[in-house]
Amino acid sequence: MENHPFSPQQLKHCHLSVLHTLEKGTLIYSQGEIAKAFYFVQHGLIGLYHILESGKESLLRIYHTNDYFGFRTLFGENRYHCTAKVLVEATLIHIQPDNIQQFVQHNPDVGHFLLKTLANELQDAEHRLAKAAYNKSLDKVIDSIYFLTETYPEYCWTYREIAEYAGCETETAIRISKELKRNGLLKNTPHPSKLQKSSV
Amino acid sequence: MENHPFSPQQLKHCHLSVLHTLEKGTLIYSQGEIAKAFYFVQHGLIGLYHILESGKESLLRIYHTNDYFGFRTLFGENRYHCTAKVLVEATLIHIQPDNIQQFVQHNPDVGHFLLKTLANELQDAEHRLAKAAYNKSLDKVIDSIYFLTETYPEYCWTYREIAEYAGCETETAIRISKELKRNGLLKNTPHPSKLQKSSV
DNA sequence: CGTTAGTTTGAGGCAGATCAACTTTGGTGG
DNA sequence: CCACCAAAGTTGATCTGCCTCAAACTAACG
Repeated sequence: MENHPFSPQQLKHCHLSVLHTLEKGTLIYSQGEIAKAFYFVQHGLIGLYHILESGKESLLRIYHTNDYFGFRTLFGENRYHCTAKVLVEATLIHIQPDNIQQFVQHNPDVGHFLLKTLANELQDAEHRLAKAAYNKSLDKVIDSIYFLTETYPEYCWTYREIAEYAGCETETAIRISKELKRNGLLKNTPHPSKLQKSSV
Repeated sequence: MENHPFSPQQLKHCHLSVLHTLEKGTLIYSQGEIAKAFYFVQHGLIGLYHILESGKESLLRIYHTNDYFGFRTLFGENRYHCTAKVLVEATLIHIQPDNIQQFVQHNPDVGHFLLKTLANELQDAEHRLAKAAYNKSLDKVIDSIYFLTETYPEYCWTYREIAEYAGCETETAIRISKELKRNGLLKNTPHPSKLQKSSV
């Protein structure tokens, strides 16, 4: 998130490799796989999904240029609890630490940065958890559209993705958006997937 | 969580103070306060709540003997996003690092342990988030009762707390529990707050 | 013994899931 | 360039889980 104080090239005690121009839909890793490495986004857009036994997918996090992701697993359980998927053609750097303890000690800035990122992600997740329990879909869809289109305006979010991020069904996201447009709270656009927020 | 590899007394570059026998209901810190310190539980039980604008409270995390809590804030945003409340009379150690960077560098074991804890908490939160979106209250209440009574059997969880953890209304938690008892999936106990899981 | 907090049960209503059908868009291959 | 297909969008009609409100009961406590 934000300006990163370093690039992967500066990292010590790890092996780097580049994954060039991965096309939309490519799976970087899958939920349940044993974690051996984490990633840096040179360009493109990555979505992290969590899939329930029922098959329902939640869109939990999104990463773009200059973000690191997939490192949570290195410090906790050694299996990814999310599936990482390419949303926009991306080039990633695959970072495989020789030894995690050592890696963190020899890259203190990175360690601190990842820790900070983790802390903020936890705050976000728990805030969304509280909202999921007690807020209506209206609130959640508004929040989601706002967040997704403001933070990642380079991408045309589908209603399916908005719903998966908000935690409701696609039809619900569509109906609510339609209602918002009627009230002028959402710009009415000819192409449905090219949503633009106006206010809030 | 689990066996902690060290006690607060071993910590360097910080100031320790003991909070003796805090009684049930005491607020350790409140959501929105600026974070200056974190805590270690010598004994007792602490609940972390997140409160929405609407006033609805979610029970997000619970800590007991030998757990550290309240440290997320030191690494991310500098305000607590939860309110910490005493559930069972507790004695805590208040740990105030002189300087966080320095603190982590001079207590690498602790740093790594907190990192690991944070990583696991994020996994848990995101799994709950996915469930919150797509599972029925039945599943969520069963999960919650199981988790709460198995992990913290020393405490008689109220239906209100079970509901706040599950993310539903108290009435719903009660009705579901009643149904579970009828089906023999939950031990039928005279005193409602002394729930005991039998199977699953 | 009144007050407060949690429990319990009932009735009513609605948000949103579910199911189904049809349209639109975009991409691929012949 | 057109035919075809997959994926997303759209809309309508149910159906139901559970929230909401209300009221009464029990237990603990100063």
